[in-house]
Amino acid sequence: MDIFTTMQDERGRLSQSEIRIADIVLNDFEFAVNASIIELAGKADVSPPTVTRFCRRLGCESFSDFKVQLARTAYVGMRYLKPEPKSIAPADVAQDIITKAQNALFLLHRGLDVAAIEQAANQLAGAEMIYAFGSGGNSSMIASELQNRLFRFGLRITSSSDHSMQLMMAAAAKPTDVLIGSSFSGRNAELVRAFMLAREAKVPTIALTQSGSPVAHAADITLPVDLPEGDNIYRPTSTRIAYLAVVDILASLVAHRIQPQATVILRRIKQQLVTHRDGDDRQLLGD
Amino acid sequence: MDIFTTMQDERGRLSQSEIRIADIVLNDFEFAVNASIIELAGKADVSPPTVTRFCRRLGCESFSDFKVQLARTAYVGMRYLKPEPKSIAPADVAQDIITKAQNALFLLHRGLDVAAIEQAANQLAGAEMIYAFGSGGNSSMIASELQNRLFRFGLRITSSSDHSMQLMMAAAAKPTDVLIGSSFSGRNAELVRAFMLAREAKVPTIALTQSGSPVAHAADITLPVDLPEGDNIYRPTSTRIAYLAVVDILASLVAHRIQPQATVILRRIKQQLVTHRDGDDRQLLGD
DNA sequence: GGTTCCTGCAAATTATTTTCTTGATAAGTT
DNA sequence: AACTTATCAAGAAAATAATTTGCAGGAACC
Repeated sequence: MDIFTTMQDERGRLSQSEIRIADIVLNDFEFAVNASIIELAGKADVSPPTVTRFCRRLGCESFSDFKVQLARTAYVGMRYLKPEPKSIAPADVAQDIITKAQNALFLLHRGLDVAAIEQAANQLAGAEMIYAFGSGGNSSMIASELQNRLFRFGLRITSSSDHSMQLMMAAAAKPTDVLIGSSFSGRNAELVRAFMLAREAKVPTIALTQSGSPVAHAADITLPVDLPEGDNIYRPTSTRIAYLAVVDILASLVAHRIQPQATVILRRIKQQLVTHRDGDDRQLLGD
Repeated sequence: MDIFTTMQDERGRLSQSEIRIADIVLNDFEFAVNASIIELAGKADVSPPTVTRFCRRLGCESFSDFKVQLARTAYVGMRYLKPEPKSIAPADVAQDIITKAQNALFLLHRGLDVAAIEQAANQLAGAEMIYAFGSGGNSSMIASELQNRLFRFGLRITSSSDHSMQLMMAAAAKPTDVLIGSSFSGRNAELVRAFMLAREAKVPTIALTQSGSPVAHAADITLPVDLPEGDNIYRPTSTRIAYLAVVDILASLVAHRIQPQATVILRRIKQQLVTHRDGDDRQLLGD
């Protein structure tokens, strides 16, 4: 687990002096990674030994080990603590977007429910037919993405972003099928309805959504993606990147579960694309 | 600039001993961040002062500064140097995917042509009509994504993944329009043809693709995305995440350029979604 | 042959950790 | 209620370890 989380988790069990140290590190990370133990101790109004003890308590070998741990987690996973005022210079915009995207991945990874995702992969790998649902720009893309990834392994899958179709498909599905749906907000009422229908018919359901949301409650397995989106209404992308990563993990696990079959089919698809293009077979599958 | 790049760039100008140090750091990063200067010097068969000088030459304050810089860049941007043999345990698969995705973003950022992207944003913001093209799973998603993002700002845009449609649209476009196309491989011959057509008609063209590729050559502005995909044919996702980030940057820049108009329209779209859902207006735009 | 640059040694400096001690707080005991 | 004892936090000082500086020898390159 990373040092920031540890610091926040342990905060309650720390002494006064140690809390002062923790706060300085949390608030002025740049200072903390560059400071010597004496400087840090000075700023926190404690003695150097107290800093050493603080580091030990957090599970580090020594003060320098602490700094390394700190620096290691800081490149990502840190900036969300302080939403800095950014300029609109293109380089800053780019930097900001990249950082936020990396953060989203970092947070996703931290909150990932590996057991649930494995269970979901097992179910998908064994499904007779898969229905992937999602609506509204973002989630519909995730649904197509699921189709795009899974059909390549020889699985039978269809995706739909159309509420009426989703309901009809959910009604038509059998207990040997699987229904997987995505909703960034977790409040897509129509998707909830489709899940309900599936549940009545004992069709297993998987949701990619915010945990605790209506959609999450309606599904058998939830793959939670809980990210603070911030309030920048221009940019849903970092969340989407996290969803894509989940799909990627899911697809990889499914692929491992149906290995031989998948490899053969992939090779066939690739062959098709290569001969169709210009023979450079190191190129990506599907442009 | 990050320390790894600096190390690789400077390698030619380093002395024998310094190269030995650099190689050890590059090959056994874990050792390097945890080692003391004496241990590192010992392993490289040099004296501690040489290590200090090495750090200074690389632009660091001191050895510990060097270690911090190292640890900082290491979380991402490092592992692509050693493609470690990964297990298929779900947690490892997840870890691997997340890391690769973060790396892709890191590399993208490093290779980003900010001037080109700004120029592209200016052109898109001023276009009378935008045509977004891309085919084959990955790029077609990028094309829809462009549409999904830009229409919200009140821009006129359509996307197509259909070669014949692309050609007809390119033929119908005017010099006041903009054609933007994506190709992961850079070898989508049909897209090249569409670009050619556009060029004849003096329609500005923008390409998201590998630099130096046929598609790149055919476009007026290239937004290069050059990533080593590795040879895992199962997973195109990390590249796609990089492309999405480019779209995100592009869309953000466009938004800033047409600010007032965009804000009004976004608010309207959001209002629509909120009343349609359940009144929690902190939810994302478009599920 | 001179110059430049690399390099290691030893000394000096600086940083970090250990040890020891004090003081505070809380629980138990008379 | 007052006193003892235990426990723990935290600093001072000492010890240790790590890092840097200054200097000088030596190699390589004009």
